[in-house]
Amino acid sequence: MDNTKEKNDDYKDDLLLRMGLNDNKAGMEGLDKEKINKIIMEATKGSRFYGNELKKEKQVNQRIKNMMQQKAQITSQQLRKAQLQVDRFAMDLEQSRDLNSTIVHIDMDAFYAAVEMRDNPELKNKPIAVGSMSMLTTSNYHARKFGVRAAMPGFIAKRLCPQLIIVPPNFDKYQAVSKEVKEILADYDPNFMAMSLDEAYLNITEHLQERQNWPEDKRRYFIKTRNSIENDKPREEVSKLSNKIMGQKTPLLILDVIDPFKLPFSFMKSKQNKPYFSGISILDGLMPFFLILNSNFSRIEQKTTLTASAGIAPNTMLAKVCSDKNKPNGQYQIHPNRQAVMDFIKDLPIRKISGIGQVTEKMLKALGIITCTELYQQRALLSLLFSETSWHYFLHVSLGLGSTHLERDGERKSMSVERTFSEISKAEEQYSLCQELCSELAQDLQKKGLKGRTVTIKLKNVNFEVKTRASTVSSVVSTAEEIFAIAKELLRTEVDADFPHPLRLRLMGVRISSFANEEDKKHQQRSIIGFLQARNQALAATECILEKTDEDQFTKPLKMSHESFFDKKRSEMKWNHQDTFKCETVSKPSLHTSQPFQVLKKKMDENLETSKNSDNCQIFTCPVCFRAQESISLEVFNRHVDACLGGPSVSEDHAFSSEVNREENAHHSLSVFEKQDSEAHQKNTEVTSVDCADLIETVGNLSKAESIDALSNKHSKEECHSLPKCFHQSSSYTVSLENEDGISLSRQESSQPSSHGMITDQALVCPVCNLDQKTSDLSLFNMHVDVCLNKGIIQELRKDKVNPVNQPKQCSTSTGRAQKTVTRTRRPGLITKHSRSKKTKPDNSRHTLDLFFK
DNA sequence: GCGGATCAC
DNA sequence: TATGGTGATCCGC
Repeated sequence: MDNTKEKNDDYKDDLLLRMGLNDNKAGMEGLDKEKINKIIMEATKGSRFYGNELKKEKQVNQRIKNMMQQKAQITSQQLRKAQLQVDRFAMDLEQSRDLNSTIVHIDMDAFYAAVEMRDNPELKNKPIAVGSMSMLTTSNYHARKFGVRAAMPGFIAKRLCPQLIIVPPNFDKYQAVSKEVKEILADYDPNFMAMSLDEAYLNITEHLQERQNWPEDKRRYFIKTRNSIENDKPREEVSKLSNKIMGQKTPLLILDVIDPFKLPFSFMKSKQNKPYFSGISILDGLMPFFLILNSNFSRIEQKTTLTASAGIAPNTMLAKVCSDKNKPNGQYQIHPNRQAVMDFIKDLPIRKISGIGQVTEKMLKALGIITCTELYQQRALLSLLFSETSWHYFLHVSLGLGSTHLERDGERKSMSVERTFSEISKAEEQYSLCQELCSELAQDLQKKGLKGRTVTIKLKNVNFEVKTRASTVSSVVSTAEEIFAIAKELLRTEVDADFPHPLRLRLMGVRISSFANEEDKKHQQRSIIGFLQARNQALAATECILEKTDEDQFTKPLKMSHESFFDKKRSEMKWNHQDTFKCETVSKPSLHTSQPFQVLKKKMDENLETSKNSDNCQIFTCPVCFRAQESISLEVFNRHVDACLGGPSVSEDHAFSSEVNREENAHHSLSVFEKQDSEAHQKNTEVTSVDCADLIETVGNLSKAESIDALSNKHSKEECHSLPKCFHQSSSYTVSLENEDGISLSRQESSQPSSHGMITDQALVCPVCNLDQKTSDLSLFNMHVDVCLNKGIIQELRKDKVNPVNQPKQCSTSTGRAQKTVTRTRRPGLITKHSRSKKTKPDNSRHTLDLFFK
């Protein structure tokens, strides 16, 4: 026992020494792993959080159990077949291996904590963490000896290390420092990819090539330190120093930047067997990497007095792993040859790879897979147990393959705000909180000029069980009021579902997604009168964009087989995007009926039934001419609307014949449109006529509610290209129905982006939930109806399931390993887009086994 | 399109 | 006393 302890201490000391943290008596401090775990368990056991963690663990175990059952059913024949298939694929991958890029992953060491220590000397040599008693985002290396880690609650950290100093975060400051670092990185790769405030990928392939032609002078990068300024002999200083360090006459050009105060420290570390500041690499002919990387460090350190670690490898996946290898203030390089890559990968634990997290690790471990070698050995089995996306990814990893170029920022797909708080169970408070979140979100959206169609709320109860509820509306929203109108209903559904028990919440979030793409935005801004000219511009712009697009992107799919999995994923993403683009701007649109309107139609039909039964005369307002239509049935009213739609102009104040049938309407409208079109825009006649015919024909086959929806959708989605001009002249329409019960169905849609603010004096009572909406804003009211209708569907659907309220609920909390930054995330080494090949390729037997993921 | 789950930072 | 916030993706429905 004592022996073991001694050994541990030895090991620990060695570790601390290598970490460069063995200052004074620090090495005697800290805790061993066992003790750390014990303290953590004591602090966490019995908590609601822990309860939920256990529950999640059970679920994962069940998944593993299912997987093992699947595995047991696999025959050796199946396995052989899979082996052949996988090996064919692996061979292709091998042939397309690209070792020509040099990717660097830079990772600042304990960034936030380092910044705080730099700015407050009192914190130096003390265990500190950045965060709060509830949650820490970073700890310094001193604190890590006690087991204090990012993503750990501060109060537990305090138990591990009572003398721990917790500093509240100062993101503005970190941002500023990060900016300084990024300025340096840009010198080496102007297109570097920042992953967060403290992490970035650089592709220095080009830089290295250019650099070879640089004169020695340019490769040196002298910074005047206090010392060198006093002496005014920087070169001499540097020369002396470097000679001292290397113990030999080393050419000065190895040092791009020299900070006399930093180098000795670095050198000492290299003596600890860290291949980091190795003069050896120069002799090995690895000078370029050495040069670049050390200059980066030095420059970063010089400018910010903070240290970074780096990984250098032929692809992002490997570079990322490398940067962690000699942390802190160290670097590691994988030489660009296959053997070096495979040697590195060989014993690498899969958990080290970005994209393989706690759960995947556990599942793979159940299959006896811990290292990358084992991952490769089990490739056939994995192809039978996991989805195509997954096993492709695993295969890439096990071959040491990754992305060889850095993807530029894609478009944002969602934006959200969420907040944790001490329990809130009063519904009123929950609503007002929701409203606040919506306001915040709206502000963020406004800053970025974004509008979206899907609003999602996220709720976490006091037992840490999470659920999300989403609703997609037919047109984009962005204001606080609009978002809240939707979020409120989603929340209401959940509140009602648990009634009379209150929702006991500890977190609430609001997210918006399904953003309008660039084309949508352009068209939203377009005036109705000028829509045809604008269309020409859009087409021209399309051509322009397509021309401007990097030729590479278009040749890529042709040489796809030579790309890595990651590159392929990216290409697919680009091409998917282009497909969409083409589809929405060039090809003929397909007509979909949005959910709200489907239900609206249903409601209308129900009302129709009622009216038929009661045999009462109804008053309908035509959505096109806005005139009240007294009819005995909706059918008559339908004919009116159809006629109206086919008429020359909405604004024209004349009645339409209800006798006109739909076909005639189609022709009528077409001819009118053609006429107007040819008068105003002769060049466009051909195209628009075709589109128009298509539209009218489709509309003719629908009932009126659908017709309106079709038009509405077409209006917004297809940017009005194909609409008869008469329709465009109306900026809004209203559908309203009333029956003898006083149920009114009223709906107004606007083609203008800012329908918000449209005021009515009527009391707006939602036809679905029957509640007075207490708003005179039609736009908000519409939103409410949309959501209410959606809610109806959801509730309808839920009836079929086992009552989820009384069931143990599904849950999930994000307990990510590291929590350093609060920024955009991207994973260069991971799947970036849902696999399209899955859909295009015919299903094969293997896919049936993907079920296990359930 | 929705909801749960996983992952990264 | 006390276990985060933002964004992305995948999978099964």
